[in-house]
Amino acid sequence: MGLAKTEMFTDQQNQISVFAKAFGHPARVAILQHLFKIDACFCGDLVKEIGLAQPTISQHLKELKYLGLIKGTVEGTSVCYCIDTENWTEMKDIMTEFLGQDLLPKDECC
Amino acid sequence: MGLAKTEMFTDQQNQISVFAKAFGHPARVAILQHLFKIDACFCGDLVKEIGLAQPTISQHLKELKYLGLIKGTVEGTSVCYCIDTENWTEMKDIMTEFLGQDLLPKDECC
DNA sequence: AATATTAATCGTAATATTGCAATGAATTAA
DNA sequence: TTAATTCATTGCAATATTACGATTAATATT
Repeated sequence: MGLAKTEMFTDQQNQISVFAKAFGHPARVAILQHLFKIDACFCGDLVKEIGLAQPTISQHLKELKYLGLIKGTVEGTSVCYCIDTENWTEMKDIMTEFLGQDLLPKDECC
Repeated sequence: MGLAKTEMFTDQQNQISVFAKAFGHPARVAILQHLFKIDACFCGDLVKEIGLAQPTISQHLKELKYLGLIKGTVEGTSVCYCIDTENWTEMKDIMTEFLGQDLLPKDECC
């Protein structure tokens, strides 16, 4: 069906998967890393930096913005993008908890 | 095209996106959480626990196994699945580094 | 006003993902 | 041997994702 049956899962499980999906494309990983490095950035800069077409970058930015991981402010004809640190921290906590599940000592069960 | 242009990105960026994609479906999140909780588990248990059809669970298990996050051992007619702790830790380090990028103090740039 | 710049949106093609019924393979139980 | 159990695989339908050319919208510059 191509459609996840989200109603079968907990809010936490769905939330983890939604954030993870945001990182599920190398272009979005690259965008986020660049925003961390540069601290503020225009769409055109990312087009040059990454090498994908402008509509493609714009689409990836839209997704990241929709999830709240970045925010964009209009500056003349440009839009300045940067990390939304508050939401990033919140997301990080959720993901870190998932990744840090205790590994039981007798893990070599099979 | 529906196809990521992986050659434009670093190995690290691609690696992050591949792991993230594994967590990009709530069923796989649920499977991993259950394996952490139960420590060892048969496919049939997960079918009951999660509620998706057996072929669907089997497919998700296959992906997680392909990435090395879990391993499965045949036990009679069953297959016992569990977390591959070594690879999990390796993945965790990669993801944690990405998530933990330093947030510069003057973050409210826009 | 006319033009340039920047980025979003639309439309579309190609590919990937999700889900399951049906089937198959391997082992165990009777 | 036959039947039952467990899981993988196949094949298919529905939907999602990725990418980009063309266009549009908004502002800035001349």
